[in-house]
Amino acid sequence: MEKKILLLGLLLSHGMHGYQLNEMLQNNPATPISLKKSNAYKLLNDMERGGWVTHTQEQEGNRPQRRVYSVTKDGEAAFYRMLRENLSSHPLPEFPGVVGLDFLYLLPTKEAAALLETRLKSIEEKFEQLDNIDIEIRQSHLASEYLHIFYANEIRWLKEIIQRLQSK
Amino acid sequence: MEKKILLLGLLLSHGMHGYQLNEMLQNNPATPISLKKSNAYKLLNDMERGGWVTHTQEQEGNRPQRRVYSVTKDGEAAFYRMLRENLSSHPLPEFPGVVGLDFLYLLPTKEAAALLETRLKSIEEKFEQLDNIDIEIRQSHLASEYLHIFYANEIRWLKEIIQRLQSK
DNA sequence: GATAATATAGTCATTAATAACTATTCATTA
DNA sequence: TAATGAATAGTTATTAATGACTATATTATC
Repeated sequence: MEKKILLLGLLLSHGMHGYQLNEMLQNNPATPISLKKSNAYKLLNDMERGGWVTHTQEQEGNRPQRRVYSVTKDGEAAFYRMLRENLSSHPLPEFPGVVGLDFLYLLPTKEAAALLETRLKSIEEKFEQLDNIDIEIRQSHLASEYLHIFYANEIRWLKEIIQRLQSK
Repeated sequence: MEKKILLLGLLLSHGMHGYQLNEMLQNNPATPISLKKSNAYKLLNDMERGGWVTHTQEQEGNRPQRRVYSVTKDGEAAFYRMLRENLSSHPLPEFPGVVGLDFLYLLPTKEAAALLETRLKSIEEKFEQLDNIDIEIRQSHLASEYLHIFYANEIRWLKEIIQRLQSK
């Protein structure tokens, strides 16, 4: 459901064609869920069959035709229904990175610390990206504010775990 | 990959049959990723074909036969390989609940605040579950420590957002 | 001793999601 | 001007994941 909310929400702010949608989804470091191009096309198709979106063909210069999608009245109603449900409930987050933590104790302490140091570096890079987003944008954009705080916490916590390991 | 790490990790600590595995996965509030029974069986099958696990048939009383799975040498090696990769990299978390936050501004402020109040209640319940886990277990069990802190932060943040909305 | 609930063990049909692939156009640069 | 890489637009084959379903056995309860 969240993927549909995301697509409809983007389309409501401005009609868009596939490539633009995909750019938004892949290049925006503040996107809170993963949604790949092929799946986006499939969902758009499903929603078109369901009457939530339509498209018109457009052509720019000699480029291949593109479909510019937009949201119908029904789609807008569905969007608001799903938005309310999303906000009032508590969709479970997924933490694939936490799975390994549970088995950390199976490795030599030193090695575990070294592995987490490497992880820390990746997370710090991710944080940089979020930190570079203009603060004005971040504050008017709850997802990016959320993730900014999340990764700051993540870094703090990881450092503590590494310390704990090293002081053994 | 994380799902296989999880299954192998559980099986390494004690050989298990499907039902037990499923119980662990569904009833443990500190499980960091979702993994449903039917998928667990499929993954066990795949891993068996790949030589990572085997099973023996067992029977208790008159109950239907059960397969008790255990990890082979190859499976153990694969587990450690994947564990190292998981720990040293940074698998992206997914936040389906954050999608809606980005479109909060489309709703009347009051309604938005009310919806988030409802969400807050669910999160507080989830936190209670984690908080009730024995502290000794939590401290020797990084996933549950991680989630405990995560939800505490989550509650703090949500309350702040709600306040922000109400003071408008 | 009938009934309901729950523990047990798994399969199967369907849906969701992605990676890999196919094409064309445009901009750059060697 | 030929070659290269990036922008553009989408389809297809495959894999991953789940929900719904089928059965039986045991325990509780009325």
